[in-house]
Amino acid sequence: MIKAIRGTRDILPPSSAVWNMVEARAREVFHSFNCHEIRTPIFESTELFARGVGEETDIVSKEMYTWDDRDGSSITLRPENTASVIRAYIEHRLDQIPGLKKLYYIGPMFRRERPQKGRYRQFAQIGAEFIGSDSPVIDAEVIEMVLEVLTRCGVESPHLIINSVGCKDCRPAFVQALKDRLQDVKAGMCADCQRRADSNALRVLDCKVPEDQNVVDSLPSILDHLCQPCAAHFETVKSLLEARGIDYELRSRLVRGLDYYTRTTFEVTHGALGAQNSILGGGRYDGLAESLGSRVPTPGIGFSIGEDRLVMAIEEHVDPASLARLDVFLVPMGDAALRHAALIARDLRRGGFTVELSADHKVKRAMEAASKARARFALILGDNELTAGVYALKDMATGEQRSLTREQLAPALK
RNA sequence: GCGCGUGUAGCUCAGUCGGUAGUAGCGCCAGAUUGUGGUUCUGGAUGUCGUGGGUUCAAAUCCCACCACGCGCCCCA
Repeated sequence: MIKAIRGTRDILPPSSAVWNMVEARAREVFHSFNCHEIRTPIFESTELFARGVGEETDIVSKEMYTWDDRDGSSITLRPENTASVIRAYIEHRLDQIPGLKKLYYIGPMFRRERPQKGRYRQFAQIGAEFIGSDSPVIDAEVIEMVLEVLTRCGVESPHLIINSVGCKDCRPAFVQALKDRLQDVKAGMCADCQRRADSNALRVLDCKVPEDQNVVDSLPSILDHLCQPCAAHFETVKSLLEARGIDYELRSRLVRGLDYYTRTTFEVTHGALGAQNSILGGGRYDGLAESLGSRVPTPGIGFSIGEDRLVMAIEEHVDPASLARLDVFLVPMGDAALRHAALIARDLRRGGFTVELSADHKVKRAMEAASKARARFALILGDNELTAGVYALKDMATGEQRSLTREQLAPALK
């Protein structure tokens, strides 16, 4: 048997209804913020991600699907979408259009990681980028927008975590201070931390080994090393969130894996998702456009929701089958009734109802099918009904049945 | 990439000490019922025991490798 390749999967009904619901709600929220869709290619020049995401990140160094095209150029399936959006922004000179550019996207991304629950090699992200302003007001707007998506999708108790990782002026000094301190204390830490102390010092802050927590707590905090503009920016972001009544956890140890983040970073976690409890991540990336060739300063901030994980969280408490509604199942008896039923079906479908037409002339079979399909009503068309000009509408939940004329049908189905 | 675990019917699973694969539950099909589903009763179908190799008179069972999935690590959405 040919099977879907490792790390990929089919989204089947009824689960696909949850995906459609999530995407529909997200689009509603985005449009209400005057944020509009951008669709970029799912493969790009490898160089775009190498420069945008960062050569030293795990994503670029070992998790990309990359191959040489026939002309020798290196192509990569996108592992994330922010770099592509910024590339499109620069390529199409969107900086020449007045105002803040607010763009959202929904689509598949690809990373060659070990598959696990909530982690696939093809996964979907719903994200947005607000480009062209470094105002902290925008940070608060973006955070509010993404939380609104979660709320509108019915996600219970999302947990917002925020931090500031500084900028190119103040972060290097902090990293150096952190490394210096780690040289003194790393001997007492776990093996992973000893390795990270040299390779990726910021990651030590993320260590989850219980025995290391005392040491981790004693390490310097990025928040004490922010330059004055970064500190002021972060203070404003926090106060704007508070003014909006948005609860957050300040976690100075929240560091993100992508090189381009500056200043505000954030994450939302949700219980019951296993090790992959992060449902979305985002942050500001004020230097990214310049590193991709923009000649004008182009600050931006964005986020990306892991759609697979969001769907998983929703399915914890929503039965996917409940999202699909079948209003009426037509049960014609005989050829004449079948031909007539097709016209009734057309009427009702045009009226906005979901209608199923039985292909089986045996009433018992058709009624069984209606029941298994979880139809709200069955509409029986037989000789008696056709000659009298009425139809027998049966409520499948109560078993109650009554005779209705064609005009009375649609109102009865409401 | 690393560690641990799991893999038997469409699904959930049982399978003793290695001795012909289960009256198992749910689901599916048919009938009881020629114009009425759900409940009930009766009957029926469905297996490369994940794949390949090894040990053995004999392997779902023991051993090895591989594959897939799960949990965790790394990292991340």
